[in-house]
Amino acid sequence: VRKLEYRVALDDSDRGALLALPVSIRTVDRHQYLVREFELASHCSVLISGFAVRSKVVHAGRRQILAIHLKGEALDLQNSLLPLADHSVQMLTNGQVAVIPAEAILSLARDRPSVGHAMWLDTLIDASIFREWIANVGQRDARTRIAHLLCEFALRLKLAGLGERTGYELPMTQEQLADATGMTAVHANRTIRGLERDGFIDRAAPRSIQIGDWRRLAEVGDFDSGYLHLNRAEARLV
Amino acid sequence: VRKLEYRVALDDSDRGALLALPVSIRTVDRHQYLVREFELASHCSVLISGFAVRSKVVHAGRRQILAIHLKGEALDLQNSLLPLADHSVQMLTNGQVAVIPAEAILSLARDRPSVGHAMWLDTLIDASIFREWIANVGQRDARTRIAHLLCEFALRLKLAGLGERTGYELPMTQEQLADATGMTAVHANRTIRGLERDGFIDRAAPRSIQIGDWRRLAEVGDFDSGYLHLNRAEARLV
DNA sequence: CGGGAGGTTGACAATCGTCAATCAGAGTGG
DNA sequence: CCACTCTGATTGACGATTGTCAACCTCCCG
Repeated sequence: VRKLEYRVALDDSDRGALLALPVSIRTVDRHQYLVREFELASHCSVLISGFAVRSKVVHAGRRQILAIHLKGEALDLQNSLLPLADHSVQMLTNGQVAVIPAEAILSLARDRPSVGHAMWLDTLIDASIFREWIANVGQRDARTRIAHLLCEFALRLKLAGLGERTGYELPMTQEQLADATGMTAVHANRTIRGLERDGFIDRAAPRSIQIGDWRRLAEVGDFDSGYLHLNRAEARLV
Repeated sequence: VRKLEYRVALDDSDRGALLALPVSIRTVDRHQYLVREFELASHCSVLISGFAVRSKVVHAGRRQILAIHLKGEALDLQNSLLPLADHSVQMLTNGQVAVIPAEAILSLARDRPSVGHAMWLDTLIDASIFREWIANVGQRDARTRIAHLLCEFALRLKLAGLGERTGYELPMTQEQLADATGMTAVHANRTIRGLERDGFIDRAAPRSIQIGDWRRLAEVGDFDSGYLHLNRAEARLV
């Protein structure tokens, strides 16, 4: 499972060091917090199965979802260097995570330049996705925001083997979708229904997204996959 | 100048390696692009003087400012590992940058774990600020967004020796402020005037921000400096 | 069969964007 | 020194988007 850690960077046999990491596998329930904002965090987690989100709450009581994580992704690499958590990490569904002490991550990065390299790259891609999300919630209207997120899901779920570009099971409720796109659940619902009404998506059930014409959805969602920085193998797959 | 590179991490005398980097100092004009979205980038830049912004344009023609950089900050460390630029970097004022080949950065990070460490940390803090900005443009109303940004400026300009927490010269036009907070220039103006009218800030000139009561501005801006991950020395300074 | 979470819809209100006009100040050429 | 021009700031009127409140529905699960 931890193989995915270094999927992009070319590593020799310091895979051994990775596999020798002192991990503990935890089974975690839906809604359970792995890290809480403002708390000290001394561990990093890698998602083995299920879905997780990273979020912040603002003073007005509203919540912003910052990232949605699929199996195989590192959830909080930043805790290896930043002791104070600036956001929460929470499970969206039941699942399993591999918990690794921050010091172990750190010393591994220090002793194995290639691994440090791979983790830095992971952080850089994470940051690129954050940037796209800033643009998404900052400048696009509701329909474009939702369509953009649906496109991102299509590619990432496909890469994780959890769906196809032409359709997938949405791992989130509409309220969570709204929190991710900076709107209210009511408006998210209206927007989704609007996309359905105008033929951009089909939904057999509320959570089942079918994409008839990918190009058309990508266009209305102003979606360009560049910010995901897919490597050649990944780009071929989607 | 490049000392600021490793301000947070404890480095021994691989400062020598840093100083031996093949840099070329460029004088750049206001509005000049250092990197353009969708282009290949083979260099990284560190800002020596002046201000710079990172931005994306969306299909509707609107622009989102993703980050504002002060002297001493690295502008695009991501180009060392991600060849395709996912956003543009542009000067806000005249200034100087140190341009460094991406391979030099990479091999330095590989050969000097402490330096690699410091650059990873820089990326992690960058990402933390991006997350806060997602929450800012996603969940807060116009007044809160502007006040939040003004608070962030107060601390960061103070740390860079360019202002005080009680007042500073705003390095941006209102249109740029609007692009950073996801609103229109007209609305940004109204919001700033509103903050002034209600006594949160004073402005002798349009760009001169005076903060009478920091606590009050921080409260209306829902500002908590945690996301900047200031170290002890920095926290003492502000 | 009851309860609860999530989805859907309508009516209405608040926030924010658009369009357009005006104003102030800096720089420039004559 | 003075028009001239350009950028940026400011304001009003109006319209579009989005939020709020509230009701109801559907489906799953114990």
